[in-house]
Amino acid sequence: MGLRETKMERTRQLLADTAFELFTANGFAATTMEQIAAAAEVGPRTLYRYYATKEALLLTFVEQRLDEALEVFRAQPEDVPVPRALHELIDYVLRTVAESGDRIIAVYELAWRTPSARAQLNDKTMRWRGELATEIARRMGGRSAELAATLASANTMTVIEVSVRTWVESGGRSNMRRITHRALELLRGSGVPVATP
Amino acid sequence: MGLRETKMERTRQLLADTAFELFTANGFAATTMEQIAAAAEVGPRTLYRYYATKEALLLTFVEQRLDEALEVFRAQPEDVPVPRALHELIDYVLRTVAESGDRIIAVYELAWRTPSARAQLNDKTMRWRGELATEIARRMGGRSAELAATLASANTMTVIEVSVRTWVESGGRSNMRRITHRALELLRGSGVPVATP
DNA sequence: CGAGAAAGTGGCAGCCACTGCCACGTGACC
DNA sequence: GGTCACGTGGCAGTGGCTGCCACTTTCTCG
Repeated sequence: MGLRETKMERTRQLLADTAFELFTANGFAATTMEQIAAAAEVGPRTLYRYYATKEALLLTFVEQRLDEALEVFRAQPEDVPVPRALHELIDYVLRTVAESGDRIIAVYELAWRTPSARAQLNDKTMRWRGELATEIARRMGGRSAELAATLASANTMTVIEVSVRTWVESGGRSNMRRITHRALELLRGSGVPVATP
Repeated sequence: MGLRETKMERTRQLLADTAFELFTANGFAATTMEQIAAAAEVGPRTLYRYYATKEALLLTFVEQRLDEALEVFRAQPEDVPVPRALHELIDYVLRTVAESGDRIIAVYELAWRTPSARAQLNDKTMRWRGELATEIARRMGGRSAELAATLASANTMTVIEVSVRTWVESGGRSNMRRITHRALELLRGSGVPVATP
């Protein structure tokens, strides 16, 4: 990696961290892009080259964790069965979320309070779910697996979502894994009602 | 309903319709709020009182259909079992989507192409899913039902989403219900992989 | 190693979504 | 029919975001 790339990576990180501090201190809406740029000692125009929107600046942290989790899934050997690989994925997410602690909580709370940020978070979530679905489909093999894969990834995402949400709402004090286990049991057994004519 | 309310309702509809025509004719980004206001013969300030954001102007059509569907679910007698009520809900959505035809297709295609609109659509979808979940939980009774209800509503929404998406992508020519049936069969049987340690 | 190519930075002008404020006019209610 | 409430719309202003262009820094290749 050249000097150029290294510097840019550092700037990128610095911008996100600076923004995060200003957001938590003054609120998302009350913080202007100009302020963030000034605090990080770059021109506003440069800030926009790193992060296309203000929301991206807040959500990049969550996005990185999500992408890592997908990478963990992809890294599973091909002979690992899908349910096992999914478990590994969920496990990774819960672990990193717990480790990130306060920052995750702060980001989520800011995002949920801010319509535009929440919308972009949901959008990222949905896209991520789609990527996971194609990955599951590939492992399951065959065209006809696409539908099952979509449903599987939706379930997985919902399990993660509900676990993280209750955890964040408890301020990081509740046991995230208890919810996850109960949810997975419901899905494995027939505890979830399905539309029937 | 007084004259005042009637007029406002008409204006509200007129604004959405006018906006829709301009969006399809010139594209979402290329249409300004000022243009919409002018075409509908109201002041820009008034337009903003009816629709807080430009995206809302595009998505109000979808949102109305979604709200109606939720109303259909709520209208089911209390003794109707949840799976049956869910089926009624899905059925209503598929029916109205098919009836709305071109307009639904146009709205979806515009929204998917436009990051901000797609994000707000996803956000609305997620919120709607939450409302459905609390409604299901209420019918299932008991606090412990909340988790199962969340998973059930997520499944329901996914089934709807995937059906509508493939339908829209085929330009309204494919059979929406075939996908729906296959998805529900997968969910009823154990065709969907679930995370297992 | 040095010159030219390639790529990142930042300032300026400008568009447009969106808001607060206030004056005006139109339906509502007694 | 008067007054009161409320919807309308104009104006000024903020701030997110972009295109353009000149400047600087890093890379690359002879």
